[in-house]
Amino acid sequence: MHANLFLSMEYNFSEIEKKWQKAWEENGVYTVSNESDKPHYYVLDMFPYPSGAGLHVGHPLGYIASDIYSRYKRLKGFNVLHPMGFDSYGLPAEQYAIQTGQHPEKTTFENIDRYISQLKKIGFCYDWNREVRTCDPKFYKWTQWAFVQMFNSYFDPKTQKAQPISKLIAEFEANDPKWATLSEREKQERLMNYRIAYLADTKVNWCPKLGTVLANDEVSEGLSVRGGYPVEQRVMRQWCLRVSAYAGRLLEGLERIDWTESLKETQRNWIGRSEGAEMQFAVKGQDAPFTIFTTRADTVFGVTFMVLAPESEYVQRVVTPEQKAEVDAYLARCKNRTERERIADRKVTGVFTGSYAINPLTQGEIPIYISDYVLAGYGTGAIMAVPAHDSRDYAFAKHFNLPIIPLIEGADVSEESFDAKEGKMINSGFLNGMEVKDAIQAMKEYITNTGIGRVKVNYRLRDAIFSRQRYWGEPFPVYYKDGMPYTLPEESLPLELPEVSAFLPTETGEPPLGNAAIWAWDEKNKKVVDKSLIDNKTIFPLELCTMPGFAGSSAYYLRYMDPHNDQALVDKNVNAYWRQVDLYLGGSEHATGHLIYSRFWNKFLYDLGYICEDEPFKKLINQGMIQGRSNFVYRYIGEGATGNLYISYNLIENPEYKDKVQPIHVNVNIVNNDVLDINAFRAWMPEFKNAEFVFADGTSSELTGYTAGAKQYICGWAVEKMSKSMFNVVNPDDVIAKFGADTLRLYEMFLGPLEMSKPWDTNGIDGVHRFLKRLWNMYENITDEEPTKEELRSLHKLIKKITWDIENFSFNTSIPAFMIAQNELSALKCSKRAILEPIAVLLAPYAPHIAEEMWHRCQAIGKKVSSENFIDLQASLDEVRSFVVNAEWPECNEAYLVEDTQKYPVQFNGKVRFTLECPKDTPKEEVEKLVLAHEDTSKYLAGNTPKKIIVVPGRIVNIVM
RNA sequence: GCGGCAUUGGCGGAAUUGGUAGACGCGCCAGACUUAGGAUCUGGUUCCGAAAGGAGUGAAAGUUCGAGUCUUUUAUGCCGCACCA
Repeated sequence: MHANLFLSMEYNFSEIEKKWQKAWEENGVYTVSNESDKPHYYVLDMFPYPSGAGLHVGHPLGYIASDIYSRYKRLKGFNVLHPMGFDSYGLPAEQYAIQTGQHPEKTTFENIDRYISQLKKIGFCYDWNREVRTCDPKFYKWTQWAFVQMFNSYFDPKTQKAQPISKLIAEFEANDPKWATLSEREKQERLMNYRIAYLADTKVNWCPKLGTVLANDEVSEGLSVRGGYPVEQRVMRQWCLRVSAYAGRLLEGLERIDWTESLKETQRNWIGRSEGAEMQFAVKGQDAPFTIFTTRADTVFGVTFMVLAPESEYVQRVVTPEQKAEVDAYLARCKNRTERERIADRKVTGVFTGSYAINPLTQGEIPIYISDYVLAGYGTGAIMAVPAHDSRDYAFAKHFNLPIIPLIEGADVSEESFDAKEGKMINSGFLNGMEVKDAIQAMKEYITNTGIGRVKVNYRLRDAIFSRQRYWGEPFPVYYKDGMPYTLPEESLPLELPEVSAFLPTETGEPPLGNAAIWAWDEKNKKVVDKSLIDNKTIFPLELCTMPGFAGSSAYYLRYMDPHNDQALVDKNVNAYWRQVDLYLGGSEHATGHLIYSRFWNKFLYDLGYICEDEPFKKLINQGMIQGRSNFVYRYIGEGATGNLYISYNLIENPEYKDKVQPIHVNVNIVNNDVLDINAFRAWMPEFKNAEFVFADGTSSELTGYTAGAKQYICGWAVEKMSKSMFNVVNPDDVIAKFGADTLRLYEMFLGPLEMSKPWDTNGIDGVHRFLKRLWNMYENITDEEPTKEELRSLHKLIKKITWDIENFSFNTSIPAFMIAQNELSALKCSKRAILEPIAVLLAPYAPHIAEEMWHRCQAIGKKVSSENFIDLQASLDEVRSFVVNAEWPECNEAYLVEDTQKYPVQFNGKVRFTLECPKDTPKEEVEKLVLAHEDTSKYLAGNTPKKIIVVPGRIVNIVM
């Protein structure tokens, strides 16, 4: 007996899905070529970190949307690149390794395998030949390569471009006589100030007990979140990337990309451009002035004190011997606080340095203070304080009893500062009478002309710290000679992650790579050798830090274009074909991290001429989060409670139970339509084994001796994050087993608009599953009859709708459109190939498996294959060697949509009273006459004469009385 | 504090250029079939009202013949940023 496809009309989704997934794979249907006459289109999903928990039903949302779009583009005749890979370096695997001793690679690969099998079941059109993993040496070779390029480059402010560092060296040699006199080390130190990847001393949260650096959100109130150990601020030499150099271009580039306004705004805020002025303030009794940055140059006449950041290099210069002890005490206090704590604590603190600055305009002497409300990392780390017009300065002035001089007419500064940039200037010398806006401009000109300062643009964006004291990341291709870093030659890449005896920091506090025995660089033989051989002559120590998570994800989209190329990150011609990602889909949580870093990385590679586009992601869409929908049972905790009795949700407001129940999360997988599966609940956990219930009807299981049956226990519910601890995680594998991948795909889209966050509620899934079944039934006896006008109208309405929906990423509205078409056509008892075949193509992006099956049924009819022949699966495949995947998207013929008549809703004073049907293209005047002649019109006019009759052709009639 | 997004039946949501608010689905109600069912099919389902009719898209105001949609104010929720000079 052959595998019987077409005789049984039951919708056997698991057979259908398995069959076509296999057929697609065997025929390489999703393999994408870099050479094609077709127009190119690149659809990318943000690649996942393969966590140990596997995919839940929220993860594939964006993947399904991008898959629909990819399949649509393909049907429209594009060569579509749609790859998938794994962001596979990261902390969870390392943490797990520390706990269990298992190598992170092992667990990572296991997790990836699980992800792949889960993803494959959903039927995505990924070209798996192009899969990348960031932890694969073949991949991270190019991460390391990019780092070396950054090390060997500097940012030229004149051209606003990265340039080879050799150019800078040549410039030094030509123009700076001192250069030649410098030692090799001194030269290297000087170059370090320019390199795009550079070493710098940075402040980090150091936890001595854990022997590691912690991120800000891993620290709470001076203690590590994990373990609760003390955390101190420590200066460490770390690799940094000069992202800030690109601030201007990163900001400007936003104008040219099609991202949501909210995302662009987030990036603008993050980059934080502010236009202001740098000004010199002389210090009384000293030669050297110091420089401050201000956006309110117009307020110089109101400066009553100066403030330095505690870390400012000016501090030691201006502190007087009398004040030294007090200043040192204050600095010590600041040092032990994390940046976050300083921000969180809004108490005014500060200390007087003992010195005075001279106001360059009034020549008045003003005291210089130190306070941690001024940040070292922004501007120059020093400010002029104008308490009348800045709330932070105001608070400080009040606290230390410093004068407050109002500079704007009518501004009341007795209670708070006047921060708005509006009004007329007073107390401001030559600025008096000007509007603030003009005063800022006038002052900028003044300071430029007099040379006491200059106009300056400042950015908030900081350089990225690029070192991590971790094991599971890309090693830096760097070794140290005389304390200075040198990069490995390009041909020696990748520098592979070594084996270590332990994944923890060493006893001396070195990063985990300090545990590697074979971790030294033999410069002569260009290979990694045993650490014991280090002689600092030809064999040198290698860098012990690894790169952070964003390293591997910053250019992966380029690698997909040419994933097996071992000569280049991406071949120039290949890059010139695909150019950039046309559509990028992912979560908004990456708005400031990944999406800034990869734009930076891309611009850098663009500057060096390796790639042809300045921006990586042309269009970007954020999919919303899928939230969980939790269920609760209510344990009775009132008088006489046994801790064993659960009250049905509909009763908990009754006086006897009100405030006497405790909600407990219950596994959503043993709840159906909010009705608890009693037996499953009793079996779920030992503590519920003897659970008794008060059911929805008020009867109690104790009394009835109930075990399972018709009585219902109703659960409460709430929308919460989808997480294990809430017992509301739904696994796509389970959904697929029960309903099939096509139903899952459809339902995910049906839930709501792509960009919105929305709760997952498995309850509604029956609806779309039923729809697929009904549609499926229409493909039983397909005929070649001529379709009727009505059938064609249904079809073309659908074509128009689905096309519009996909072009506008409105996937949720497509499912109802399919349902409506199915309803209409099944009412017409339509079984015609001319209708059903295009519908299969329309459905293919959304539900590819069932669509493929439907399409082949139609094809078989068309080819007049005898029924004996196409009963056999393989025979039918051999016979019809094409797939719906490669079909052609149907065109909407507007002619079919034209109706003969026009229905006009007729409003009286804006309220619809009846509808009038008249022939299409009835002239306005005629419609008006028809309405007035209508039998009901006089009733609604109620004796009034119409003041005005509005007829919008093809739309509506409104009679104003 | 700043910025962004949202708010429509019992629930998810639809309404694409301002033109019949509540499509479609879930749930619920009634019926049919089947003697259990969480199967299938048919009809109903915004609210108030027996009906006629009235009210209605978080709230208030405005523009308009006409507002869920545009404008202003405001409330609530979610997300992001935050002593940025």
